[in-house]
Amino acid sequence: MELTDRKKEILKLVIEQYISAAEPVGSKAIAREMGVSSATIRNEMAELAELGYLEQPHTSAGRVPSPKGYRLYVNELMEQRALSLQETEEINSALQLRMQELDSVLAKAGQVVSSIVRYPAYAIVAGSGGGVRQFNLLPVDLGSFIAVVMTDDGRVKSQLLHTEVDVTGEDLAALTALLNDRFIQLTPQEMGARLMEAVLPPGQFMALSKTIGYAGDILADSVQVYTAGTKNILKLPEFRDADKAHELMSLFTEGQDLLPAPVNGAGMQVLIGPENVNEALKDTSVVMASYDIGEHMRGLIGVVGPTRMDYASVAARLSYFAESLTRLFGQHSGELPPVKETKENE
Amino acid sequence: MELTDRKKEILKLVIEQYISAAEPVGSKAIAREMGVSSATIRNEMAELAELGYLEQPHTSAGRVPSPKGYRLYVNELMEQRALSLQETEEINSALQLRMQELDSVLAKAGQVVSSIVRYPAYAIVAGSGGGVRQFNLLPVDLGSFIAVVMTDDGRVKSQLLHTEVDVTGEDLAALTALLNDRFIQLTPQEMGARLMEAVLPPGQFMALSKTIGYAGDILADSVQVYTAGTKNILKLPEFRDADKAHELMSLFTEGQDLLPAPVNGAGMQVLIGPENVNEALKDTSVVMASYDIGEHMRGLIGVVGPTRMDYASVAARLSYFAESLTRLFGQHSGELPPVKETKENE
DNA sequence: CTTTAGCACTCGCTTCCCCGGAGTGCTAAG
DNA sequence: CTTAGCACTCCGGGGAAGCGAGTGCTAAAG
Repeated sequence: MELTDRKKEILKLVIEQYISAAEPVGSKAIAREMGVSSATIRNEMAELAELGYLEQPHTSAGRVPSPKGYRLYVNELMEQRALSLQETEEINSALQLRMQELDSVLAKAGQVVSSIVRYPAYAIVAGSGGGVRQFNLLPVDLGSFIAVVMTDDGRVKSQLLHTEVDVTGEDLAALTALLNDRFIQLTPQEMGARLMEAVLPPGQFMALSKTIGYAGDILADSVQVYTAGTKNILKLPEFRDADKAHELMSLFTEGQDLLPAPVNGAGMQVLIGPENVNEALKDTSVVMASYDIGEHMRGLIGVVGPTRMDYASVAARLSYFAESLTRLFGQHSGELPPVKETKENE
Repeated sequence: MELTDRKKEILKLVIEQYISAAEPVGSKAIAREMGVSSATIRNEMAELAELGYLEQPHTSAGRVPSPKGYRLYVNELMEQRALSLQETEEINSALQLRMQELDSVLAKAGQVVSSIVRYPAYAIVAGSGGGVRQFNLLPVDLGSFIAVVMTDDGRVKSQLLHTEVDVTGEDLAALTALLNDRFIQLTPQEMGARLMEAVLPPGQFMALSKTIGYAGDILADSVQVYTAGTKNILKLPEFRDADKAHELMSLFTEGQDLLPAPVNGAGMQVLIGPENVNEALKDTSVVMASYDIGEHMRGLIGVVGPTRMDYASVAARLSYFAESLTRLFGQHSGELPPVKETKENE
């Protein structure tokens, strides 16, 4: 049972007005926009309310959109709101930063999105899992060395490790060869198992074991979450109550793994109020966009706001941003060698 | 002009009561604790107010400590409040984490402190400046390589870099030698200058230049700030006003370099309300402790709270924490070779 | 000279009430 | 189907009143 065009028009106006004013909207305001009398609008609104698209906080206040109403709006009614020149420039220049660590790009991405849309944002990268693609152990002095680990998903990490027993440069070279020969592309558990089988002099064994422990740590945090702009919620009337704000902030700082991720690879997704599984998000909405990082990883960037969030604007900005990121990572990571069979060192 | 012992006792009680209740304290409550009549206390409190140690929000409300009062309290009156067994354990176990990246230890430190004292906390490391101690370039494939940089202050960073021109393993080995010979312990500017002088085949030159750019970036962010627990302020009555909270949070997320650092190497320092230079901190207090990281760096950990913050408790926890950190870094970094003249690779 | 009891006074906070205004639903007429 | 009119509802703001915690002062007691 389709709504008439006029009902949709009214719904759209109500939502947009409510989004910008955060107060129940009355029939008069709509009537003014549409050139009919307020009574007409009242009748229409009463029907929309009966159908579940609008709600009234109490008899004789204006109407407020229901989640169902927002859903219709997001699916059919809203028009992508174009970005201002300034905004596209802001995004572009933010992405100009030298492709440093993947981490920092994503942390930055969260910040930029958040500062543009004025809602808290989060970014998630899910590595393709996988194992280590390449090891290198570098001598520093006899008691310590640098372990460099490159993973299948293209991350490079390094750390200074210490052994209680002396280890020479030759020891490390031998270990590097061993690692690249027998410890490549394994899960941490498998690496642990192979470690047990290894028979080596104590110094080498210790270095090997520390390196593998380190690699395990790296593989373990293949899912990382960056959040930004949480403080923005304090400017929203729906979070005037400090406790509400606190609850949502806790989700951002402590329950990051509870933040929603899109069900499948769908480009852009919107979760409205109660559509959220997470209890703490029941009366907030989330807009998410995903993008590719090279060929083996997928990133997600999401924005959390009140159900009254400006979907049109957020969606437009987010999708532009996600496209830019895909393009950015396409360029650089395209140069990465294919994952398989490309060990050429030692 | 010294205060009498009884006046000090009263001041102490007033402050402690105000700290825990956040409401002006009246003479009756104090009288109950001291076994004299409320009238006596009233007289004493009137004098304390006259001397500037107490203030009254308006005639006929209780008294509230003034910054001057807090100052006296911090300097003379408060007694270090012992940590509960549980708290020491919490701190110890938090520090048990494998000495991964220095960054993560400090980020963690901020979080732990913040969660213990229930105020926002921040951690700063100031590197000793210095330059790069050791370079390593590792082959990945012909178009890309890994640059590993270890700085004088003991940080190890690495990143995948791309060249548009092919670079072989031999090229990289040669460059590594060159770097460790001529680009060690320089400022980014000096490195740039030497790069200009270098005469090399294009592939090598490009790799060299990218590496140096990368090293420059690393040296540039030798001062890092980690913040944690900002949301804790939302639980405090003095930040019920969302705007106040927002302002302070902005300082934490955007104005991190404005956070106070101790004037000299003094172990523990307290800034009370207007003693803060920063406008946004004028009615908050800051407790800071510093600690050594190895022999070449110094770290700072600070807690921000309302002037009514629980100085005794925070100071005790912070100093315990700082001592633990010093001990922790002493152990590990003690094994680092002295900075000078210890290049032994190539 | 200090302490204490007593008392009048101040002042912020809460509660209650009243009222205006915005908005509604309904009815009846165009 | 639209519109004007009207009675009704209910939120929110603005006093007014009362309460209670606390003060300053005075005078008496130790």
